[in-house]
Amino acid sequence: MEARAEDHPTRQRRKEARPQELLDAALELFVEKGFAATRAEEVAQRAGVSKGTLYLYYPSKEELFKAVVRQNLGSLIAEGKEAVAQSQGSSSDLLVKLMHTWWERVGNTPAAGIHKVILAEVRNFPELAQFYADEIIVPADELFCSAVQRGITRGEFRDLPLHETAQALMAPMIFLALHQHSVGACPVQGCVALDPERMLHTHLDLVLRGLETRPAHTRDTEAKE
Amino acid sequence: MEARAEDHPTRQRRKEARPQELLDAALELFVEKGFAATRAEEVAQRAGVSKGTLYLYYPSKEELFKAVVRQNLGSLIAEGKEAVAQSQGSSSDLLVKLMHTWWERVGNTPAAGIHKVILAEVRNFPELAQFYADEIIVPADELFCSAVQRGITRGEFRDLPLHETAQALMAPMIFLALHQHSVGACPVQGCVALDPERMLHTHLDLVLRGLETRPAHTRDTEAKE
Amino acid sequence: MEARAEDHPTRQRRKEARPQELLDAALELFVEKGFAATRAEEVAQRAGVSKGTLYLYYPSKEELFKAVVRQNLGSLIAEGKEAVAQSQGSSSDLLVKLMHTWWERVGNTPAAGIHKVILAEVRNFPELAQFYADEIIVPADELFCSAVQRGITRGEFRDLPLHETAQALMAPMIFLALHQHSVGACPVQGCVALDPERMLHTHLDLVLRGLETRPAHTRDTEAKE
Amino acid sequence: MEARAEDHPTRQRRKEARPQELLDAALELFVEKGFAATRAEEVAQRAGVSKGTLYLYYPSKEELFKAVVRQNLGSLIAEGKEAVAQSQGSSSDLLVKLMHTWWERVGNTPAAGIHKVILAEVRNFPELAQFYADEIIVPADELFCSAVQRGITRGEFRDLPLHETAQALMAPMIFLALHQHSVGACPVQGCVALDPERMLHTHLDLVLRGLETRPAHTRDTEAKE
DNA sequence: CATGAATGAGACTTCATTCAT
DNA sequence: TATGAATGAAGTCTCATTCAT
Repeated sequence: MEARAEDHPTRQRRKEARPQELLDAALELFVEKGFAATRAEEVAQRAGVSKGTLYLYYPSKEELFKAVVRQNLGSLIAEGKEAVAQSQGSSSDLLVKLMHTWWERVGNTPAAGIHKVILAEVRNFPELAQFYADEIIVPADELFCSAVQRGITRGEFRDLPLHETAQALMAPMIFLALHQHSVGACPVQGCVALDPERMLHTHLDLVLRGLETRPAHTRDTEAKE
Repeated sequence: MEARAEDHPTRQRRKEARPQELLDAALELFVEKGFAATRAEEVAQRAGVSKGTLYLYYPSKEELFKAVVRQNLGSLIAEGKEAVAQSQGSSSDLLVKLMHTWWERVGNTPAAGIHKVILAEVRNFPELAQFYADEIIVPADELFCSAVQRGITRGEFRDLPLHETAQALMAPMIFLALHQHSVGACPVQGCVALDPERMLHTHLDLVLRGLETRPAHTRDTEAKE
Repeated sequence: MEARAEDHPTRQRRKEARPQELLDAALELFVEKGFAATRAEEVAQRAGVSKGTLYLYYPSKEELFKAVVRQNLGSLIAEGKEAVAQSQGSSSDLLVKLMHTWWERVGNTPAAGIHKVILAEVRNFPELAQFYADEIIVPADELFCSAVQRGITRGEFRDLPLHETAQALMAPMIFLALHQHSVGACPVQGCVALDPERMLHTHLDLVLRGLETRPAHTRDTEAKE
Repeated sequence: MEARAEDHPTRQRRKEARPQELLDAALELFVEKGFAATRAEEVAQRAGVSKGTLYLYYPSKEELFKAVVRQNLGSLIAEGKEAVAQSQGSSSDLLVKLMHTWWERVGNTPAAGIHKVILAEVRNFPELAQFYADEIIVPADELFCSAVQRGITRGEFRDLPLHETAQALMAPMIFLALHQHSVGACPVQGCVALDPERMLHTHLDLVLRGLETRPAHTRDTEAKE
């Protein structure tokens, strides 16, 4: 009835958008309630279609779930690798940049919730485990390991075990992202609300100082913000 | 007329053991499959009783879940506070001790899995959110904040924001626990298996060095191992 | 765009008919077995649908029961009030008319059985008690009281207490209805079968003569039959 | 610990009383909640014994129910017949006496509730139908028919059909008794509370005047109270 | 006899999925 | 394609009944 892209009638345009609308609705609901507690009809409603239509695009709730996971976890890492390859400055600055980017692009968006759902459901969907390992864990590990390795190679960082250091770097961020879609989304009394920016800043402050070979310099991890 | 655990007749002895048997079975299954996907009858079976018996001890699946949470997470913090109060050595050693203790007593036991379940289900159980905040998040935060504060007060640690530092200290451990009951429990190919002990060691190495005012000394966080 | 009962496609026509079909089936079964002993699936079967379909129309067995009550007992009284308002003849004739009408419209139909069910179950359904009082007891009382009052005012009836007289008038009819859906529906040997018409006739004969100020005249309460 | 009959210890004495205590408890509960909604354990509790004990005395809830019915409905009529046989006064006085007696002995006691339960459940317990007919309906009918017949024979009453007249006489009383264990036991707003004594009085006033051949004399049906 | 822990059939209800329209 | 009425498998929970103590 209004804006129509390339003279398609509204319904036509929406038809093409359906799969994405369904995936978006499903993501929201799976994150909010979990897989089992999300009803297929609710997903359809939120996407503005009927129950039957959902099954026109996805043969089962399970497949819908997998599609949501695949869509939201695919290729978020590639860009990061590019950043490592092109980086010119200090390795600390590189890590700061990587982590801020991840936070802006994933941690601080609704998509972060997908990590919560995966965490909760992988064991019920064995196929997803391999997918998650291949698409997320391994690339993310490689990315951070390469950045740490760069620092070590250039003599900026101490010679620490790579994988464990990478984990130690990422864990607080991922944990924060999980938390925000879990207890952080509940109205609880008297609980210290986490401030993501401050946490990220403190974490980097702590951990980079721990990494660096040259003791303490004044850092400003939030210079650009 | 009271405690005679040994000479009780069978029926009676079982009755006293039932709640624990049920809680154990429920913990296993909730961690493995999540709350919603765990069937009450399955819990009963694993505990070696019938469906009806479960309901003799817990009035609903939800109450069973809460009981599991309370049993596994209630009051593991108290001891930590004691440790802080009685500590005599350096604050770094205190943190090392706290974190190793947590790992031994929680992280490395089946109870760690309950954190995964809570993370996943808390939004469907508003009461649990408050319980979790009151019983776990706040006390744990207080515990670690007090240890960090001790270090700052004694001039051992830099003057960093308390809550954020506490988060940064705990997050990798909890993340590790979550991981081990999630993807870590699935048979995936080509994925770096995390070695908890090494991770913990590296994390402490990094973060304590980041915390301390006196730059880098050789630490041995794993003295006892 | 609206009422086209004839040319609707099958699905749609059924959908409109379902509630009534379910209510009819439910009435039969509730009257036959009582509320608690009637299984939801049985109702569905008798209505020719599956268990799930019942719950598409009524959210619980209890709500189905209430719907049955409301459908069968709601607003059968209004017409009676009209009859009182418009009556021109003697008050005795008015009472005769009221009672015959009730018998034809309620007592002699399956709906009469609902009184049995209410009688039996009302203490388990506190909300129903109020509904039954508001919708049935009070209006029926008012109706009969107004008819008796008319007779007294016009000097046709003795000056008897209104409510008690109304009760005395209605009780045998309702009792008869209860009986017919209870023992009266069982195959018993040697039990006097009640003939509703004769009972009604005799009851009116007795009670009207008792009511009237002018002693005994020959009455014909069954003129039309 | 106190009054002991014939030097039996308390437990012994109670043992003998058990069946009666169970029947009493069962009667109360069946009347209050109906057969299906009454739990066996509740009956046992109210009788002060354990669930298992109930089954020592009655092999099933169904048999318990039948026993309750049989116990409470057996031979309440015999005395009435005696009264008819020995009566010397007017037949109206006889009817007044019969009905007051029934009201005092049955209608106004908890036992009246059994009629409600029977009414509700006979169709689910076919064996009870015959029992009820034999023990209650037929004897009661005979009793009242004989009293009415006496009046007709002695020229006191009009020559009305016996069975129907008997029904018309009893119905309001039984209805009242049923009502008091049903809606009458619920806390409803704005509903005319029935006063049994006034109702009984009015009913008799109406119906005896309707019965009698000699028109209206001043009656005092409550002389003795 | 008495107990009450245990059982498991069975009832209510939900919801993923199908399919006639 | 899109719909939403219909289905029925499956899950939670209850409670009559049993039986070891």
